[in-house]
Amino acid sequence: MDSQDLKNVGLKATLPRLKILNFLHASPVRHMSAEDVYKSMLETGEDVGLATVYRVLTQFESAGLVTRHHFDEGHSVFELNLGEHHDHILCVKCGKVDEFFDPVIEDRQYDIARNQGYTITDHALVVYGVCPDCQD
Amino acid sequence: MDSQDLKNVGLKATLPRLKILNFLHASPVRHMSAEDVYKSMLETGEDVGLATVYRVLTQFESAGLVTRHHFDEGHSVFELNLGEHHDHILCVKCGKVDEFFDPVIEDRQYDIARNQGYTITDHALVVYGVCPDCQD
DNA sequence: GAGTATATTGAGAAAGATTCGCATTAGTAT
DNA sequence: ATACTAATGCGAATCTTTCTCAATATACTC
Repeated sequence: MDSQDLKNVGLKATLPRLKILNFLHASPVRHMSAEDVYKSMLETGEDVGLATVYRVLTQFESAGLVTRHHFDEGHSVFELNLGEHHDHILCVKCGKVDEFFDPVIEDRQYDIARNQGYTITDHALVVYGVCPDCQD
Repeated sequence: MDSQDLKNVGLKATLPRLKILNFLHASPVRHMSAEDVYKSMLETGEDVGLATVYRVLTQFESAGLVTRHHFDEGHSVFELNLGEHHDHILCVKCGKVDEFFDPVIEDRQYDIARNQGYTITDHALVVYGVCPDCQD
């Protein structure tokens, strides 16, 4: 939210980067595509270029400020890194995204990776289902 | 591998569909993009159109013959449904894809979905890491 | 606080992935 | 064999994302 946050992760504190970071913090929707961010910012009166949004989100990802997800859609969605790691459960009807964290699953993943000789670097778990509001 | 397989899932047994299904069965690589399938088939002397490959793979997915995955790449990869469900662990260096199945993780997922009031329909778990061959 | 070197921006072009439209061709049920 | 309908293949169109490059803004030095 302040330019020091950007400098702390090695990014120059430019106006577009500050605007985008602020926008992500202010947004009630936590998972957004680059296009979503771009359009919403224009609607809010913020003037940014689409290419810049893509670039900055990728930089934020490298810097660890956001996480990029590949849900079962044709595009990336980004999420601001606030607290700790979590996985996602999303509704196939309304598209709502909920979050969860399960230490048992986390541990098993490490065990499985180790057993197969892998050094784990990351993982993505998405559960698809019908949310309470969309049942029948 | 035979035209009855296609009819069984409600698809007309056309030559392109048979060729693609045969190709998938014969391929040593189990995870391929539409482009991969298209190019490999051309190299093998099979004559198909790219649009047809996309269409047929999508139909195969609907019919349950293949599964579509969204790994951390910009495109879909398809996998022939042979045996039972499994998850994936893939090497971030060489791109190799291994498979695993863990009943504990499966069960936990169902519990979590239920606890949040979701009716689970599917899930995707991908573990990323460095495979044994790519360790330093 | 101005001057300068350099990184960043924005607009449009370009690339990559996927789908669409439509005339031609091929399955399938008579 | 015939005719009806669905499927193919090509290129055009669409969508997402990246690239190019001239104009501009940031940060560093004095």
